Amino acid sequence: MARPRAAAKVSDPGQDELSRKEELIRTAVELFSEHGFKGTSIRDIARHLGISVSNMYHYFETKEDLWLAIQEYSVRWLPDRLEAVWALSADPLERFRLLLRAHLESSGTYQKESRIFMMDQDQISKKGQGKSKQIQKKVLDIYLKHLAALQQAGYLATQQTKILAFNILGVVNWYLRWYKADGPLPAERVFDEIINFILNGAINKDRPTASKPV
Amino acid sequence: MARPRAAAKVSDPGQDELSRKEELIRTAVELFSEHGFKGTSIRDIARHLGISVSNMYHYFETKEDLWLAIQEYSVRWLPDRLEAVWALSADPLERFRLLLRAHLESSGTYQKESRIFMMDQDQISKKGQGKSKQIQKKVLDIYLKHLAALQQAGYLATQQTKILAFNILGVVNWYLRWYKADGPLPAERVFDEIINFILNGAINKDRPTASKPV
DNA sequence: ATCATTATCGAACGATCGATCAAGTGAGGC
DNA sequence: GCCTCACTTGATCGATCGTTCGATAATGAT
Repeated sequence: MARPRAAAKVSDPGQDELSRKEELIRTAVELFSEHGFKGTSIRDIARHLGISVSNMYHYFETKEDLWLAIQEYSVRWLPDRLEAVWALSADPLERFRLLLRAHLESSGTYQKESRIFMMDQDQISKKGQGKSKQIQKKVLDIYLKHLAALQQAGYLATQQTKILAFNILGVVNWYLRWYKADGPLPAERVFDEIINFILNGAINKDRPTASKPV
Repeated sequence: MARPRAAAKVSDPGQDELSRKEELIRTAVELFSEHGFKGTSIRDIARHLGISVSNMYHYFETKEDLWLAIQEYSVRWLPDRLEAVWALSADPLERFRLLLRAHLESSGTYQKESRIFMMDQDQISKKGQGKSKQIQKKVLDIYLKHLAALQQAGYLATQQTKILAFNILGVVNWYLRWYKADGPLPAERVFDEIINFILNGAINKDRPTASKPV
């Protein structure tokens, strides 16, 4: 029995035009982000959608392909998006501020997806695992590039740019865990708080070789 | 066949006095921290130790009991240890510095164990899951208490102490992920870097209601 | 109306999971 | 020597895992 048009959800007779493939991905994101890859069976996914397990295999060859499809439309583009920030400004500090905001906004848009790919354990087979690590490595390199520019301009409070990068990424990535969209503060205010914390932590208060005052 | 005395590892005929129970815990920590709870089967653990699966059930009633035993000797004491810092100093800033160092040292001592219990997904049954969340909640409350004291003394750069607490915990917890003991810097130097970053990020540069100058 | 194509299902496969059981083994006390 | 008890094993259980298969129902083009 192929369904007439699309979803035809019980509670939404309107223009809910989600394809099965999209429904599968959406449900998988929900369950993967909550119980992990190994903790979510394809039977769980199928049950939540009210379809059969074999139906899923009509859209994805394996369970891992479903995982990779999620990665494909979400976090895969993060490095490119962050890389593009570099050209937006010539001032290292302002440029870095844009990087942080772009990172927070991108991660926030795909919060659950990002959380999935930050589960560090190699629950996935070699292919998916390598891809995740590769993306994280690219993001780290982008941060190191920005920090090197900041250091050269005398902005940084420390010489250990690698540790600094890890600290910053810790703040940015941790935000994916605790942030709830229904909180009291709008996302923009939260972003400002996080960015100010990071900049205060990284930037030298009294820049010795200052090239641009506040 | 009960083994003669203790481990009697092939490569270590010395005083290697690890009990089976300790061996099981040690191996479980290694595998859990690498592949997660669901990603590690009791057969994996038994195979790594060269024993039978049923042998493990002589020391632990269930797989989850093994997980809880790890929690019992490692992260379970973290809240108490951090709570004890409060009495060590009356100065909010110095006290907070001690808190950060105690947290980093405690987590670092049980790095792999701490990583296990930070895997946020509820891979575990209700009991273990609740315990982990409960510990994390306690730690958060301790930080909020310190931050409230800092705020009252005019030290803080922001009013949003909850977001600030999340940011700080992000840095501290993230360190468990990237730190390798065989790095170029000694642990103490790494701690200093992290603590300075956090303090710079949290503390107001020009305290308005200052009660204690640098 | 016909027919190829797409979408969907129930049943089943072999593998692995956590857990159980009855049976053995050896060390130490008597 | 014997008995007890802690330790260890291989075989096995039922459940669940990811995956496959053959059949069937609906769709769209002609």
